[in-house]
Amino acid sequence: MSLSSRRSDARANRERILAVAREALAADPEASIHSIAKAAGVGQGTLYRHFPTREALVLGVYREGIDDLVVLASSLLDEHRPMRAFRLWCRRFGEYAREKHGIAALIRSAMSERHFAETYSMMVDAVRRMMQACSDEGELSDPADPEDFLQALALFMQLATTADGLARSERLLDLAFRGLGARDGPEQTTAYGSKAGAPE
Amino acid sequence: MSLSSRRSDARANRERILAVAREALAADPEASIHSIAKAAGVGQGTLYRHFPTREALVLGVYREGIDDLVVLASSLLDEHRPMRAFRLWCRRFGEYAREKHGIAALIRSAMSERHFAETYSMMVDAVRRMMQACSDEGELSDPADPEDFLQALALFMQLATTADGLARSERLLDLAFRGLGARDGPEQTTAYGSKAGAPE
DNA sequence: ACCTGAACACCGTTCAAGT
DNA sequence: ACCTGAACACCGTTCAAGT
Repeated sequence: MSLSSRRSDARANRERILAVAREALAADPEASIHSIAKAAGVGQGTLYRHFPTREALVLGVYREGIDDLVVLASSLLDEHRPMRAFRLWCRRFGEYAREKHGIAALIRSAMSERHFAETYSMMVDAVRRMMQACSDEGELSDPADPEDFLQALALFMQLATTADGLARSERLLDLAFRGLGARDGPEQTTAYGSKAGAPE
Repeated sequence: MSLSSRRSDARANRERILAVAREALAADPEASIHSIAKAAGVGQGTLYRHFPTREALVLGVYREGIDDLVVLASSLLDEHRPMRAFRLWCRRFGEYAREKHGIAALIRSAMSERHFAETYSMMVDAVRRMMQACSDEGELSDPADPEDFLQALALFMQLATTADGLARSERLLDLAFRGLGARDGPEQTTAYGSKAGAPE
């Protein structure tokens, strides 16, 4: 029993570290490992046992939200015309990136990270599905590589730390959509009962 | 005379620091201040006397090249059709960014830096002039804010550290140009004798 | 006036020592 | 097996002391 209680302690430590890190990184994306370990009430060694590198910790913190985004892509595609779904998803992604400051840089670096490869490829697939749906519906005449577009999104979001930057990132997103040859679906179609105004 | 020789020594120090930093930062964009000071044969304090912060040093190193880019915009506009000039300039900017790794991040942060404000606004103006010329010639149907576009350029160039990233940054640049509604000028016009193939 | 370089307050990461 | 926290090798920056 001592073994399993040890292990459950370790498990609890891991969860506590994640919870503390989630909060600390939201408050300050450059919060130090020392401060996170201290706030979690563990030694730095313990933190490193669970997350062998700073990036691994950040990954652990953001993975959940990113998985949510992948799921969101599907449900938006079910509920809206493809282009509207795609745009809403990008907006949601932007909001998430603004909360969790580090995510944009993370997605950039995560491209090559082993441990994040699966989650990353699921994101790329989500973008691919949305883009494909838009193409199929003739709402997008000039599709690009989904991974390219995801990377562009992540880059734009690096700007969204200030109010000005946020506005700029949205304008650049519009520019990118124009680059894709996006034609917003026939909003006058009342079939979906969308008022086209208030999103969410 | 001791005063002026002091000052000329200081001046020489400054130049030497810049020269060494230029090389060191090209080799490793994260080269430390300590190592640069040592390589320049001065104490850290001396380096800090001339460049009160790391960013100031990086700024000093890159300013010359950036000024060159501003001048280049004008000469390209003289020699080529506007859209061709614009595209060539972006390519040249990309090459410069690949040599001097730090420049993309710099342009992002320099937006708000007092000491860089003048150089930065000259860059924005260069982009504005090229965009305007394209518009005037009907080669660009959907112009964007020049500063937005410059920031997008700087972001894309953050990708260009690897061969794959470079290719991606070029695809994203194409995407952005499509977003601007870029129509490449009538290349069949032989008036300029361009073979449209090999650039440079 | 200008320079030096030890020193400071950090950082991410490691590892001997404990339980 | 898991944890602790001092210690290491850095970093950018400062500042008393020299000339």
